[in-house]
Amino acid sequence: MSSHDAKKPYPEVPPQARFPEIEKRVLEFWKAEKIFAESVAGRPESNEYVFYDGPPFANGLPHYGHLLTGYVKDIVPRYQTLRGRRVERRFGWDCHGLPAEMEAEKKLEISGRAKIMDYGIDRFNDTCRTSVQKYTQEWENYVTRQARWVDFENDYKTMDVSYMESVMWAFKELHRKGLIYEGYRVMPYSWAAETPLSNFETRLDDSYREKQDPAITVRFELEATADDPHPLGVWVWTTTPWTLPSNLALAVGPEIEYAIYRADGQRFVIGAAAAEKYQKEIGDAERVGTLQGQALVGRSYRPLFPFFADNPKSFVVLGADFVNTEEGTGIVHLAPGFGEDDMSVCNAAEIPVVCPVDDGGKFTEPVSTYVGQHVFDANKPIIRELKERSVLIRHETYLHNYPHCWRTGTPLIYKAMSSWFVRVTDFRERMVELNQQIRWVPEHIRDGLFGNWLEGARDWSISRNRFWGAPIPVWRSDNPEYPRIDVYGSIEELEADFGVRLDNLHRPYIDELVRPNPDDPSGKSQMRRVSDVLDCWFESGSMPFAQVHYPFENREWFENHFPADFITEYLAQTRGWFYTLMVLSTALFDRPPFLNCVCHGVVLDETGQKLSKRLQNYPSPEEMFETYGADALRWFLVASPILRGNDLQIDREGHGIREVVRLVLNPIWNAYSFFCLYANSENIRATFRTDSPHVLDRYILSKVGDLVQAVEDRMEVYDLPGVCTEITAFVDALNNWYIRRSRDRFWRHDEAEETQNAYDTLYTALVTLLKVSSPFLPLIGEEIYRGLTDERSVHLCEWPDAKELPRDQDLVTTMDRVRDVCSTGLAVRREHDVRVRQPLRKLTVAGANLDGLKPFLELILDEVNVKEVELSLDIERYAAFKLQVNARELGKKLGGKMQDVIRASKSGEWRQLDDGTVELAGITLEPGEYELLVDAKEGIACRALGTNDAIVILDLELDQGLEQEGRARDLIRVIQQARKEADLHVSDRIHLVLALPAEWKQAAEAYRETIAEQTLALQLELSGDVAGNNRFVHQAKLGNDSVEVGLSKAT
RNA sequence: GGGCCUAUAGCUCAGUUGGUUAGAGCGCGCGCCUGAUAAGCGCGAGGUCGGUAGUUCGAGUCUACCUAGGCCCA
Repeated sequence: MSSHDAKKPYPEVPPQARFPEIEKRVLEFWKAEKIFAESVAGRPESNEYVFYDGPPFANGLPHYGHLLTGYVKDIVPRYQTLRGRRVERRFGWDCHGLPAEMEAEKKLEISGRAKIMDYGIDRFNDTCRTSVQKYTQEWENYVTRQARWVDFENDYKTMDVSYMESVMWAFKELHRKGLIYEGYRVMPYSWAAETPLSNFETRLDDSYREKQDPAITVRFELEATADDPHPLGVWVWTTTPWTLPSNLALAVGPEIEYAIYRADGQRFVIGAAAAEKYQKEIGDAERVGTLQGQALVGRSYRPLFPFFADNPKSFVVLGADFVNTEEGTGIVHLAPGFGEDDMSVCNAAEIPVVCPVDDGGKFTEPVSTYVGQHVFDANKPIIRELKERSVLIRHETYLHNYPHCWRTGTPLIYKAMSSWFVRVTDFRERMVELNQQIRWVPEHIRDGLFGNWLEGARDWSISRNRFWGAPIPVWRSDNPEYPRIDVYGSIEELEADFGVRLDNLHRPYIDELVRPNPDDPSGKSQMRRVSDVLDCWFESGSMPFAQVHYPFENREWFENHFPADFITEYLAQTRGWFYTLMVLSTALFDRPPFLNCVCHGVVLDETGQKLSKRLQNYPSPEEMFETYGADALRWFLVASPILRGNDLQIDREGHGIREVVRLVLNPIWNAYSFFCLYANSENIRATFRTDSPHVLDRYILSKVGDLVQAVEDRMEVYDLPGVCTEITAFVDALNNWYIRRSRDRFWRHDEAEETQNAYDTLYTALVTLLKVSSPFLPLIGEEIYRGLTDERSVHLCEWPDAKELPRDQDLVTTMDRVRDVCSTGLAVRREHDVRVRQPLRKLTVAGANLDGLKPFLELILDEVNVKEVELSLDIERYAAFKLQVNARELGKKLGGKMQDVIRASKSGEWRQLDDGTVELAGITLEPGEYELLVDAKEGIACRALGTNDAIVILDLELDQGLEQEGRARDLIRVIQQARKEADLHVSDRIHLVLALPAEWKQAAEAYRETIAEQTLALQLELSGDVAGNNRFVHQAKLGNDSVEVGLSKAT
């Protein structure tokens, strides 16, 4: 861009900016000049900061959650870039898995595994590939518009062959380490998606939802024994009636007490503690005995359904520790095909598992009565059948939290399946150890949410019985008589055995690799790939190495870019990406995968509900971009508690975002526009300088230094909201103190050097503010920075050095004191109902440590509207002293006497000695161990400073001159109001006629010139017809008096 | 039932290693404009920090229990 020559003016900056328009211009500039690429390339490769971008599912559009994550993912790298580090930002796309398959099923209008096979896996997968590419452009648009710098050109996709080969390598590596096994396990199963889910997929988002289920109590009949020759029923409670046809055993708690009841010659058993709940059903049955659960263990019973009557070792009562009487009857039915506990107990009893439910959740043979019915639909007829057979004791409904499929929203079932597992339990202690090396924000995640999760980690089911994913690279003999398993870790290994070099590792192509089983002398059996694909979370967890095709390429790169310095996602990824990164990183490399992790919360609507397209309970991001801009949205999100792990509520109209414009963007813009307006009108160019001797300049430069340091400190611990707090505090000091109090310095023509100092300092403060805040306001910051300087981009800058700024802590303290004096003076005015327009004769500050105020008396005078400011040591005239002991110091020394000291200091029972010590409660306090505070006396117009070591006294007595001046100012204000109401331009000249009571008229006469000058009146008449000559008439009350203003525009 | 988080002004949130009188923004009340900014500025009112018990000379801060809400799990 063009550079300013010495006389070139600053931009003409409108006082009101249209931020969205500015933003679009800046975005175009970045694009045209490739600023992002330059910001990366300009930093040395030897000083890298490693950032991993978590791959989003590439389907569906970004929402506020993504935008927030994106802002954080942008701010930290921008900051590190300013600090001189090279931060590469490759964008990643998570392409595989159920989301894409569901989309494809919807598009092709087919559903279920069988239909997909019929349609053809190759065509189906092609559709998946297309569907994940559908949204990439829109993602890119959003990400670009939010001013997030990302390398899209050099992105990675989990479906790339190189990525998939690295995943294959990881699988083989785990297998080599003995960390992979195939098992038959009961797993959460989505019958709608026709696939098992991993234990953490059931824990994402709102997968636990309320579900109403039947809860029934049924009666089983125990077989008679020699010891107990009479029929004995047991009452069993279940919320899954559909599992009863597959019942193979019952379980009791061996230590639990059970009660026996008798009625009509029949006996039944129920947990003693559960009897109360069943009073109605027990009726007037008589309790005839008690027994321990142990006594029931080993007894046989009659199967409720006939389907598996011949199953070996089945239909016996087993003992199990997990049984309790809190819910149900204390007797549990076991269907090992459909419950994890059920299976482990039945396994121990060597009962073979049965699982008569197909992939779609429908009954199969031999459950002939219900074949083809979905298990949930079968609940009702099963209950009906049980009722007809009179074994149903009770039928009720039960509302509980039940896991649902995170993709299809349908309730899951638990079902026994064969699956491949990562033996996470083998190395979870190591994960817990490595986790200690990670800085989590908020801190408690480390040993709380994430740490606890690691400690309870279970083996990870990584196979999915699906189509669109990285295939499990395991080939198995199709004849169990000649068992053999081959695991492959690269395309080359496949080529070596199968003689084919694949350039697409997806199904069905990889399934076509078949070869004779080398271990089969008959040569008939074949090695075939197991049909499953990998859980897509395995792939996202592989991102650190798979994105660069490690270990096939980039070995050195990977060594230098692992672990990451920083990642961020929302809180729930402790069960998702953060976790799978940790698992694979520990198992493969024995290192933590990242060193700093920010967990942010969830964006909710104003009532705390989740954002929902259907409810339209949130403002659309595009609309926010258009109305307030991306920087306002960025600040709104990032300054909020959401980055401390809490939730953030966003209102439908986006008021919070508008507030950011008001409170953050406008003030910064106004400072900029002030600077440009007057620098141009004075024909001044400013330079970066930190050596102005003026006290206000040194004050603000010191504040700038504090700001730089504070932002560094906050960023060091990834406290982004804290940075926002620092910046707003600084902007307030800059605008509402420094500029306001320095105003006349900017147009003093008599002292060129002094004026230049003021401009240079303001320039230096602004430029530094912009550098420091540029990660948080990248677009607006860029516009202003480029307007002020000759440089191309604020994002190519070096971070300012706090040490180069004059850091005068005393001055900052003194200035705070000056502000305190002014505030207190204004507060005294208010207390006594004296308007600021009324000049007062004198303001006195009485107290200690006042010398520092001397250079600021003019300033105080102006700010509080007094004629004179006096500093006085004579405090006792206006205030009493009270003693404040330095508790922090003395507490350690005095211990138990401390309270006596405090009591004495409060009641005033102390005295100061000439040597500077204070005596009270039998103790002597050295100087430094106490402070003397002032307590303003009653009946005087005074008030103590916030620091309590001085008081401000106002002389409220008015003489005629002061009163008249006050009245004159009141009149000016009324006239200005009239001008405004008459809709005059600020530069319009007027003719004025005033109709005033006597006292006001005197004041007006005395200050006639001032009034005329201030209100641009060419003529001022103090008597006459106010309304004459078509004058605009304005009436006002001043105290109890009425005044009338008549004005007309002078031509 | 267990784990984690949260509870501070009407609302949204800060609050450093325990220290006497707990802060900010919004909202509210009052006041201030014509040499940047009314989409602005100043001043003020308003909380005893969810409850109880404890540790301590001293607790918003530490401990235990309880209550309410959120998240996660059983």
